[in-house]
Amino acid sequence: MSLSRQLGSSRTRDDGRGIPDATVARLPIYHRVLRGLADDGVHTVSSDTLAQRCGVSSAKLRKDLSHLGSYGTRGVGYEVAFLSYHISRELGLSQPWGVVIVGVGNLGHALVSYKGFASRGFEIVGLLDSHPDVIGEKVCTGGRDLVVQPLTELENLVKASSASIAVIATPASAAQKVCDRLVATGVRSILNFAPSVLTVPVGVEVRKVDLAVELQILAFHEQRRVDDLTPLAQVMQA
Amino acid sequence: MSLSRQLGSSRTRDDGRGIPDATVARLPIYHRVLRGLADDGVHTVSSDTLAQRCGVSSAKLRKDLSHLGSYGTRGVGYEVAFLSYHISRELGLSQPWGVVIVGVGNLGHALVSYKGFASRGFEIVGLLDSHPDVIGEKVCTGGRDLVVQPLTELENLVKASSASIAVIATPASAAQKVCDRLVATGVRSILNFAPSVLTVPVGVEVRKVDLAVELQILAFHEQRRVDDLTPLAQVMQA
DNA sequence: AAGCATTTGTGCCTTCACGCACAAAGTTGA
DNA sequence: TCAACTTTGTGCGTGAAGGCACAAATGCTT
Repeated sequence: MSLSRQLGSSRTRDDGRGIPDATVARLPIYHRVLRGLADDGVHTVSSDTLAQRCGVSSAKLRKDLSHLGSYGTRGVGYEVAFLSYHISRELGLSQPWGVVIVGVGNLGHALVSYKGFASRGFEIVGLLDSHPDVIGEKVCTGGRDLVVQPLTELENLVKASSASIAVIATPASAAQKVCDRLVATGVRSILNFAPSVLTVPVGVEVRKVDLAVELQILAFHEQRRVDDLTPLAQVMQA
Repeated sequence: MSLSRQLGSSRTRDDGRGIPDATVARLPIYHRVLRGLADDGVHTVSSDTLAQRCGVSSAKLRKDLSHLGSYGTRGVGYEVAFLSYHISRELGLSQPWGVVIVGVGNLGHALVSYKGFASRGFEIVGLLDSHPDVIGEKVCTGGRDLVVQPLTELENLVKASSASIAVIATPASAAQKVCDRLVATGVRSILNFAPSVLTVPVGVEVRKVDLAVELQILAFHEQRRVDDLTPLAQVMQA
């Protein structure tokens, strides 16, 4: 995860790299809130106010931002537009990214119609599925319309569109096979919605979103609460 | 996050509590893989094999499992059915949990049709939406059919169904208001799909799933790769 | 019965993440 | 010009998380 740390050229800060993963995971939140503030006409914001709106502590926010550089003014705060620009730049949002979605079932359809993609520089450039009923379907994706291609076109589509990010929204049984083909075609960033553990070579990054896992974590804490409120074990032990 | 750690009664291990959050987040994965092994007729599995299938190191797996108790046999491994049962018990999967989904748009529909819920003890007991076109729609959810109720029925539905977990799949603009009403009605476990930061009182747990955030994290690493491969800065500096 | 092979459970160490608290820096007002 | 106030940036201590490596425990073989 933390390779390639040499290169002694002095960049903005931190050599432009070495940003902790935990910080990177929060930057999109900061960016979204900042855009909201900009839309409301806010020009300047303090770390305290911004942190509150982002649901983090102000110290954490300041330390996160300090990894990007010194973009604040002491005694004043941060200029919203300025900071927003630098975060989007650091996140790579200043350039467009092509996204291919594999699996256009219920979830795939929901992803296509999600409006948060285009506004952040992500463009869906291809849809793939193996089911005959879905292949050929025309899907409206904000920008232009797209036609669902057969799964056999995976390699051609990825290369032709030079997509760099792939979303897997297939059943679990097909996920690993699709993943292998994506990796073989050169995709190195994958977002996996299928409930299955994907194995990939080093250098390929997989992030997973698992609905059942999230619910089970909630259930664990919920049960813990119930157990704490009814300590019957102690009573029955006596 | 780590409150209520007193109570000195000796339980299975660790007082039955005090399981690290990082471990809890991995337990559902172990559980799912174990179920797959059981379906394949496997009786016994070593930490090494199981860890590989779960995508973690064997040391981490063993330490995770040691928080639940000593359920393995040295020299042999873990009995699949036995371990699977104890994990599901710890996660609270041995009892059914009622789930209410607020917002039955594209994403909400996808969630309803997701099959991973029922098989893990989660039962969708209510659907709510504010849009007239969706209210009254009959949706098939594996078990029985459900009719989308108007959002005004939120409090009645939650109380009548005694749902303990709520899923927010509304637009961001409605999320906080819905969240407040859920909390006021007694819901303390919320899974939020809306791209907005929810504010809740202590004692309520919110987990969030944010598609745009995940893509932006991928984009960050993708950009980092590109920058590393084309160190033009150094060349142009000379 | 005894030794060998295998695998778990865990102690120790390193790294990462977080929060506190404060010095440095900048603004405002007199 | 100077002092009081505000806010950033960060050094430091604490705790969580992960990995290594090994002793303890079990099954198997001779």
